[in-house]
Amino acid sequence: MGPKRQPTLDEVAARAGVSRSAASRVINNARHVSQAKRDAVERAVAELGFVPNPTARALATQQVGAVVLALSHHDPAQFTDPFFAQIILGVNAELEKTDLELLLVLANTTQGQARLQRILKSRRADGVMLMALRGDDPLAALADQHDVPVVFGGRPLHAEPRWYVDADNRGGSRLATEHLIGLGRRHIAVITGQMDTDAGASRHRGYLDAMAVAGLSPSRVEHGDFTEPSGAAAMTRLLAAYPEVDAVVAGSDAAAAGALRALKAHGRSVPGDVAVVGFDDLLTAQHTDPQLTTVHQPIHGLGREMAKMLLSLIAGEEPHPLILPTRLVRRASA
Amino acid sequence: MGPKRQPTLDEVAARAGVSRSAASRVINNARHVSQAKRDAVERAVAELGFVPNPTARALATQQVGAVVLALSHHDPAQFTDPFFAQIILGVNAELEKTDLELLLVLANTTQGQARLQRILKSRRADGVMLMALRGDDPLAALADQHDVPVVFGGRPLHAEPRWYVDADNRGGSRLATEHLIGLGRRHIAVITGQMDTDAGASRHRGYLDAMAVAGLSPSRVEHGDFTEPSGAAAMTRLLAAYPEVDAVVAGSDAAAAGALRALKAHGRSVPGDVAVVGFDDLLTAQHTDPQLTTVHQPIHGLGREMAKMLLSLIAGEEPHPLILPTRLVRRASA
DNA sequence: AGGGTTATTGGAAGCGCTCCCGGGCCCTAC
DNA sequence: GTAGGGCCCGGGAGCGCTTCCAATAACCCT
Repeated sequence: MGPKRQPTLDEVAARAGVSRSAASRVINNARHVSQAKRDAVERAVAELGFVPNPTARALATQQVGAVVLALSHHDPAQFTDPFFAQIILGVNAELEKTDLELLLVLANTTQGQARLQRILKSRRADGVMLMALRGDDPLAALADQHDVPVVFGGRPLHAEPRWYVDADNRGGSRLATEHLIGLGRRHIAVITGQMDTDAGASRHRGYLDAMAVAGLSPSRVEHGDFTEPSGAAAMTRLLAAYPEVDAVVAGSDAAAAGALRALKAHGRSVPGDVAVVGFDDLLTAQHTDPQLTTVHQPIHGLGREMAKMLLSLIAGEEPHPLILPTRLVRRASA
Repeated sequence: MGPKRQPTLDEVAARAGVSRSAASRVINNARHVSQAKRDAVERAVAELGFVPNPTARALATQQVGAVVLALSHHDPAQFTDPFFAQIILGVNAELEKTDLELLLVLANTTQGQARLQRILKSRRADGVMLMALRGDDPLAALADQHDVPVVFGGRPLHAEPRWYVDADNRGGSRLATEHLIGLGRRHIAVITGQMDTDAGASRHRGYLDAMAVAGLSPSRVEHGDFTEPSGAAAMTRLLAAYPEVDAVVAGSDAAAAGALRALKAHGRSVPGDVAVVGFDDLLTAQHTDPQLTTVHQPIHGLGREMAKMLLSLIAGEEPHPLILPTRLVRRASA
């Protein structure tokens, strides 16, 4: 094992022959220190390998130096979706510019939610990013209960939080549907994501928008939960109940992949018999056969913007909610 | 916003009419407190909604109440692999039983590594779990540099850390290869994962083991990096350089999926022309066409065991390194 | 030259908690 | 009756840092 004990600021000060206050000013890069003392302290810091103790600093400044990313997913399988990995990557990218640490809280269980509450209540973090809320999520009220900035990733179903960043789900889904209509498809079904989710509901609404504008009656809706198996199951139900289906807009790439699988199992060709569009534009959309036409949403950017927004809140600014654009990516499946 | 300031232990003590020491004893559930005072304090705690300040506690006890999970992956795409999500899930499951928080550090960039160093040096965490080391990873020496317990997930390439948990990569890969041999395949190629990784190298070695035992000469090796595209590319090279190939053992499920894709593109049937086995047994192994025969490794368990081991280290015990068993899961691709 | 800024400095008071210690107290054993 | 040995209990000294403050020192202007 290495050094048993880290040097303290007092030791640095002693070695540099200055007061602790002066040493503190130097390491915080504050004013009112002569160049001579500054040099002396910096030398001592280097010689001793001093690193300020964040705990002590946190206690004194009332700033923890950490933020939490709370993910309120439905089940383990969902967390496994690369979507979350991308979010984490985005958040991390932004946080790397600062010296805030990232606390990860999986708030899907009651236990996890309690933990999040505790963290906020005891001010163990300077801010929170909250993702993927279910409609009834008790966490939605979090923002008001504690004196800690909270930014939402995606909106909760029945609330408009003060600060959030979201993708243009409705617009993207509308784009996708319009594309199918433009292709001449008329029996366009939809496989939704979880409808107790704003993303799920909004994407469905986007589909309805496009159908209404085109004067088509919404054909058929099957509910899924964004996952591959749910997409496959929904597609199977769809084929049974609505065999003339010639296009489907899925709530996610995973669901679309599931639909592809089910279509193949039933001997329908894609896009020949049935055109399919996904949503997300994950890497996996390029690994399906055929490659997936899908709605691109900037997931990494979503994570980044959440972090940015939180940082600016912590800095005392007043950022505005943000809706990131989505766009259609044309590939082979539609 | 909610309550501006949390009550302190002093206020609790005052309200309960006891000394701060007594109040502290109560909330720490320590001895030497009369039932009367205990009740009084507990009432005050409830009324005030007191939650002890972890920062102050950490400063006093020299225990932070947090551990870090550091992921040293190669690139963003790799982090996106559900493998990591599973690890996180496993770690989290174990941590949920305690009141330790999870600090997530993406240590793939120089910046991330520096951050990890800083965290350790300033004792911002009580322990570290370190995953997925490249061969040359400077982080491998971490364990010796600081007075903080470190457990490795997977072994670094040229070192045997004091504490680690790993899957039986070599054994699993051998199993897979033996299975192919048992199927009567004789032109068995391998698509490796990153060879500067113990997992990559060990899986390759397992393949060699099986080939040697069967008296077969290792046919052909193409190097990949565990990812889907790398698997597809490797398979394409393989088909060109070694057209008689009738089986391939891939370094991961993703690579196997890529191989499947390439095979299909070249008009080879699976498993008819070429049998394919993967490694990992992710959910996605069931979503390929055909479903993937693969080596199951308990990823979630790996995360759990890492956390367990770290907890026991923190508790001052001396756990032993752990190698988790792998097993072959037979599906359609081989 | 004198009054008024403005820089620098170290002392000391916290931040909110833990935990050692010594003083009461009561009970038991001799 | 009294010396020990538990239990309770509160005082107080930290944990390592920031930051306010009062005291000097240096400097500017007219």
